[in-house]
Amino acid sequence: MTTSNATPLRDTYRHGDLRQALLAAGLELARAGGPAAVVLRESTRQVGVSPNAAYRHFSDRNALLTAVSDAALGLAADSMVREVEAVASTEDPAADARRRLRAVGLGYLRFAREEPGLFRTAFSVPDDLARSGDASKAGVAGLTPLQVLSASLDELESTGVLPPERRQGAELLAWSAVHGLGMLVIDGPLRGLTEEMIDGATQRLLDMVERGI
Amino acid sequence: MTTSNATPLRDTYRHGDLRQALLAAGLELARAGGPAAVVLRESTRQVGVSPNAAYRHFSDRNALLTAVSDAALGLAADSMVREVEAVASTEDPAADARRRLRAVGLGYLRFAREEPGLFRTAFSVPDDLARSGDASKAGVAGLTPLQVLSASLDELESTGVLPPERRQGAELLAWSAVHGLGMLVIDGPLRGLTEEMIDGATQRLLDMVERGI
DNA sequence: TCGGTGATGTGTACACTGTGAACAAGATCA
DNA sequence: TGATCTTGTTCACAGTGTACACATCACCGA
Repeated sequence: MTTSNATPLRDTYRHGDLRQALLAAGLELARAGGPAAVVLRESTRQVGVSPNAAYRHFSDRNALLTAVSDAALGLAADSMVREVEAVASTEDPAADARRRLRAVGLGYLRFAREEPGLFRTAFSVPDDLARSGDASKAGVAGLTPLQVLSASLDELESTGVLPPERRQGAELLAWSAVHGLGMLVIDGPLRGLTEEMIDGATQRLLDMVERGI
Repeated sequence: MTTSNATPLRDTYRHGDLRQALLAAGLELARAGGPAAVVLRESTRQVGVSPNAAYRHFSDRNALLTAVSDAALGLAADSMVREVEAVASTEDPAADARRRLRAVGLGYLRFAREEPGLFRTAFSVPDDLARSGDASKAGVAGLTPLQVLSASLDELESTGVLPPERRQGAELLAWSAVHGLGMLVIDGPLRGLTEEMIDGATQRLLDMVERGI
């Protein structure tokens, strides 16, 4: 039984769970400095292991970055789920569904604003639809951001708010709007806006989505 | 009179217009590989100059990247302007204004799809509203992307399509939606969609903006 | 119990990057 | 013409990703 030592100095030759430790270190680097900051050697340094040890668990720096990016997506999903769960159900399922869709967007944008480094990292690795449901990108609830959004849109359809002919591809519209705002706010031209302005913009954007979806 | 030599081998000690040459080289690198590909040493190599010569014109690699990013924004503006100018005026100014706003979005998205490397580079450098009108970010028409969009929204308002109380901050909504789609399409989860699907998504997105702005 | 073996971490090495400091070449101007 | 300022070069160094050979050790079958 290896006494798990938090300090960089290990007493055992084997680390125990190096992969996980490197991922955690990479995640912290990403949190602080975005994708460019997740540097392989620094991760190993923080874990207290030689640089090349990383190659036993990640083929590449890029593989590490991808793992960090996936983890960040999971955290984004968590933020969305938290916001959705904060919406109390009433006896008006249609209004609830609307509120929950807004909550999905709010959770996404909250994550972008509270964790810009992770947000940028989450979208720094090329992805595609086929892999967007991959479990490695899921949060604690087991859902990826896309799945959280899709579930919300399903509810919107089943409560009759969203006509079936508009359901298909609706993710795309909602996601684009919210993602764009997130990007523009954290390092695009919309940076430096006050909290109030961003909040206002967020509400207007969600109005637009609700009306235009 | 220096015979301008296109080959890396110069015969004069001075280059003539090194800053511009480095910028052009950087732009090509960005075109091919995005922001990460604009590496200082490679730019100097292509120009046929020693690595440190770059420091006479750019304080930093980041300064070079910023210049490249600004140039890319200018090209984006050009793409938008081209699309707008392709819209012929009719005797229905309101309908024209609508079509031109769509054209602005189309030009933006066309640029994202045709020049993904430049598009990513354009938004890889933190910016803010105060600097979004900077002339260094303007295209040949002298307008920055934000200014092209604003002009289009002004027209929409003056033709009565957009109620004045909705004019303020409308840039933000339109830009967010279109920017988000661009990002998601070139390396987000929406990558790998067919041309038709992207075209369809683009139209639906522009519908949403038009309705929800 | 013990030696073999495969997995995991280490050491050495190399190419490449950004960048500082001293130096060189040549334009410019008194 | 000679001093000076600008622009490019050379040398140097730290930091990065990564290949390759080696060391250590957990585990497993004899």
